[in-house]
Amino acid sequence: MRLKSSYFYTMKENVSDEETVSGNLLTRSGMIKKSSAGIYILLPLGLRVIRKIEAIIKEEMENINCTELLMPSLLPEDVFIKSGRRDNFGKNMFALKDRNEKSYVLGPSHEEMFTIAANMKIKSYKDLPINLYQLQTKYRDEPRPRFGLVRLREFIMKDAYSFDKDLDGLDVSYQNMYKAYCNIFDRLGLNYTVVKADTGLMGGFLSEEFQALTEIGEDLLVVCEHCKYSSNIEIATCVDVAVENNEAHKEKELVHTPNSRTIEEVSKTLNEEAGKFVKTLIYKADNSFLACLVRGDRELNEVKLKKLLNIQSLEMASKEDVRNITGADVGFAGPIDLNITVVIDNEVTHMKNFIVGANKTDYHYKNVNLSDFKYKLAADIRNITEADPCPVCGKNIVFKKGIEVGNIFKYGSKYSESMGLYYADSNSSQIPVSMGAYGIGVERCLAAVVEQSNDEKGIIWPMNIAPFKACIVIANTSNERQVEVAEEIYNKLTAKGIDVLLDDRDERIGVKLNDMDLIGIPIRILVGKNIQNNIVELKYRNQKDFIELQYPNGLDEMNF
RNA sequence: CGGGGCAUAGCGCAGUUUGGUAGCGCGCACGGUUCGGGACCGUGAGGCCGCAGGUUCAAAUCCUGUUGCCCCGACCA
Repeated sequence: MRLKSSYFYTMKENVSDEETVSGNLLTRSGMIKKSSAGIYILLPLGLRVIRKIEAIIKEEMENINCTELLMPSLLPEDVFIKSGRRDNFGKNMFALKDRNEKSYVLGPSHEEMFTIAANMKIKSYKDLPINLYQLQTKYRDEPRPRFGLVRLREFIMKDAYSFDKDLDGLDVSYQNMYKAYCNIFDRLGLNYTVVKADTGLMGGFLSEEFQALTEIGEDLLVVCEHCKYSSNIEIATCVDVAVENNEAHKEKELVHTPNSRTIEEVSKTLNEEAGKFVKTLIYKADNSFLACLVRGDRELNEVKLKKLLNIQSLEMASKEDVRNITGADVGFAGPIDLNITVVIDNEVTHMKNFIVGANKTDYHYKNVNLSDFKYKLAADIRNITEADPCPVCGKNIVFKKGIEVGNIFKYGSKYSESMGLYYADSNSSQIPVSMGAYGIGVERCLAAVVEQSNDEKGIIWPMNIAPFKACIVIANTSNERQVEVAEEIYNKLTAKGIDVLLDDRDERIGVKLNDMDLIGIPIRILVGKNIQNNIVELKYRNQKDFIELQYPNGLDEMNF
């Protein structure tokens, strides 16, 4: 591509509606442009990167015999009603009606559609296994799109689905996909880790996430560097061992704690550490209320709670509900004489003489013990902390932040049963197909790469996905010899099939070099003054110094 | 959905407190001087001050409503 006659622009300053490094660099380098919240234009340069990522994905999919097809974006709402997911997605689905008032949605995910497609082919065990995928635009009306290309409302997803006879078959497909995913993210040049995760909205019984490690990551990952345990915090298990505690059992005592609603406030009022408190969180779980107890300085883990009690919808109770249930203002709830279901965190069972709300405005109880109230069960319902031991080996864990760039699921028969995808085995029995699903967020990969690979000058693309592998900069376009040589190099490399950019703009050299640094082209060939001595200058974006190359021989020997 | 912030030229911002007819830098156009790391001088184009109402002789500025964008949170008990 010749820059002079192409769509290309850069910006010197950061834009105000992007907060992240990647959002800003991609915007400033003219690769993307925000259209509305969570929706972007992919400009020519940005699209080239997207296409390269897609090409890598396609190769790796073909390598494991996964076949591409393309689903529509506009889907009849009925299929989601049939699978039972219409309500799960709720407001996250963009919904619309056609002229005849028939309801459609913009596909947020395509399990149902792939199940329908699979049903056309799969009749017998002889038709299995089968793997299908697509690269297609997904629509999700996220409550809060953010972080540039990280959380989008319209985005390209590679979604693949495996269809097997049984769980053993599924396991083979799953492992193949796992390896393909590692290949893909390796080739993209991402620094990532794989963690166990909640199956969430998609359902099923196993999910692992490929997490690109960056500070702007929205997911908190729990990693043990001793035994390789790694998990999304949402399902990281807390192991609470009873600690030696010789404290004498004391009698509970009502204490006055005016205007002390939060743990922070009460701990100040009573001059006690947060760890001495047990907080009581009132939830509305489906259609009943629930009180959950965790230590004052801990966070409740809603994913664990939902799983534990098989809850569909879980939200904090309203102020009014809390008042009705506890008889006190928000901030003074406690488990004593509370007549709703009480669930306590395992850790609380090891505590003695702790402090809880008194269900009376401006009062707490201190020296409370388990025998002072009733509870339905004790379980692991809190978030793990960095001070907790690894649940597998007991050693130290660390937290990391990640962007979820890929996710793989074992569904089993969840969708095949709801969508009626059965095959005949050798006895002609109808057996539900075992399914797996495998997603990659294409724009997210791009954002994650930029987050991980940049400097004060701009983006540093890995060779595999750079919009161009090399750029040729003409130092002075009014020098005929420089132009001539640059053209020769450009034509030669182009003829070899190498993506190369020719900066033939009539700009000062500084402008051109800075632009090339900003857009992050890995290899730069500068044709300038030294061409008098048949020398061109070669510089790698990720290195500091340039190399003098003899022209033309030095270039001909280079590998791109 | 709750809280906060912002909206003025393509981009970044000032002007709003105290109402008087719009400004700076970058970018863009033209001319000149420059020309190996974002040049300099001069001239110039470009804005319904997010949108809709209202107050006023007069509104970017005050009032009401609305939309969009960003951030924080989705909690605290």
